[in-house]
Amino acid sequence: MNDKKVRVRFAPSPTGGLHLGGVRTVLFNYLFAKHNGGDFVLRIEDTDQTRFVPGAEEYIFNCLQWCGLQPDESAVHGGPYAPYRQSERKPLYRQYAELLVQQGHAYYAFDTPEELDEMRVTFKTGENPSPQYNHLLRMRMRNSLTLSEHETERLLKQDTPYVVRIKMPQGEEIRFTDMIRGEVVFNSSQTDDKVLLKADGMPTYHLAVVVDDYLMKITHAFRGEEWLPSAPAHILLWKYLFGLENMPQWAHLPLILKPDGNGKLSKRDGDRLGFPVFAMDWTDPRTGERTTGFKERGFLPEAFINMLAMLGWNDGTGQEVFTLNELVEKFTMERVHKGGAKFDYEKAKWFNHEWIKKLPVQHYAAQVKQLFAESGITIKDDTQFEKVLELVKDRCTLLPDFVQQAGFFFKKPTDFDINAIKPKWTAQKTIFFAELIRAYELMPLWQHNDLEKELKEMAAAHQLKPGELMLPLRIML
RNA sequence: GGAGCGUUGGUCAAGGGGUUAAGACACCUCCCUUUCACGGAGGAAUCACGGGUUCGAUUCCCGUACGCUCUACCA
Repeated sequence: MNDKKVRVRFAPSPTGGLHLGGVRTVLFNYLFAKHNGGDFVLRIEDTDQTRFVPGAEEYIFNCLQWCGLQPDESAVHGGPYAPYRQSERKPLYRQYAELLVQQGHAYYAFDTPEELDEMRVTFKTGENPSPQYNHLLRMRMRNSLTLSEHETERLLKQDTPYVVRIKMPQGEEIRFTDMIRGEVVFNSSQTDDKVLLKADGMPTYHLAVVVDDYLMKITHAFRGEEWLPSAPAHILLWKYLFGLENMPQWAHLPLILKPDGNGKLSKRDGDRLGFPVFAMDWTDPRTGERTTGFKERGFLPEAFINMLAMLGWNDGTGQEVFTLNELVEKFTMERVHKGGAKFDYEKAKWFNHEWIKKLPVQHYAAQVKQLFAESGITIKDDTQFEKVLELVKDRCTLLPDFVQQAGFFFKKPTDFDINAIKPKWTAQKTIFFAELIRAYELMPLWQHNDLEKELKEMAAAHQLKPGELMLPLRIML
């Protein structure tokens, strides 16, 4: 089992923007796989047709690409276990559901949505506000356990809508070892008879995840902590269908929490507090509502990934700035925290600042140039442009900051009211400024001969101090 | 309500039976700077609570509190 090639997967539903937490789940999957020389699979879990959002799948690919977390196998890359879209795998699942029924581990349920609602209200008490379809109630519902064999046959033949539910055993201890949390124990009576196969013939997540993890030879399954309560059902499915010895090793990742208060970070928190939550811009095709992402906000992917990695993991040395390769090299599940971490936007920006300083400006010059263009400043000389970016990068936290910090250099004299600023200059400042533009050959940007002449004269009249070249720049900006 | 999971400064966190309990972000003070930033030097601030075990618990055990997640024909 240990000699098997490591294979992990990220399995999002294409329902909208890709959330911070989702990207971190991808990251940890990716880091673990690459650290162990394994494969990272992207599987699309589009089994809920009612929630399907066109464009969301492509959007997810784009996000992963921007982050530099390329899957080895996916619906677009292809791979030996295709298809990677669950809707295209639909015919695969039914046989497993039927097998479970034959084994007596599952049953057909004919209850209509209305009947289920009714059950939930009639059995609702103060003690039990949310009654479950479980060992206590299943014998009072309409299913192949309560109906005669003949009646069940008849219903099936008449194409009566039905679902297949798992028959959770009573009082059985279900335990497994979570790579992050250690041994976790559940009593099987606590878990409800989850629907495995829906009335439309699509599997639910619970069936699809174990079938596909098996078929795709997944060795390690990492997902958010919110899945922990349904793990017992998945373990049982593994036991009934494919054998526990083939089951992947689980790790339930801690949640990313909202900065204020408690609870899972949501898109809503970002809107409310003024920071992005999605990796990239997402436009809801239904409402047309646009939500800005980290990318468009001016984050570098290196910083975004770095920041996410430090939310729930560290290497124990105090190092905080890591390249993707360093993360791959150092990442281990053992050092992932159990507790959730509150998202801190200020710290996220700090990471970006570090990466802007660390990376050569060539890495992001094109993107900054685009930002300049958007604010009406056209860059003609790229070499000079990069020189200027180099001068001001220490002052920039987000990419758009460059426009504010360096836009000055590229404004035409007509846009730039030199007379409004001049009175504030001392002779000393002017000198330094003159020296600065000479040193960096920035004067041509201005195309302003009078100014140049004036500055040169003033500079000549005083002694220059080349060591303090940055002074006038700081004054001007 | 039930089940599961969690709990080191405001936040991210290292550590782990005996330490001055790292470091980072944020905050405050000072320096630098005729603005704003950047940078530099300092500062304040923490082991949820109660019992054990122990010579000694932040660290190990048990409770309690609090928080979170789940409790859909959503994932």
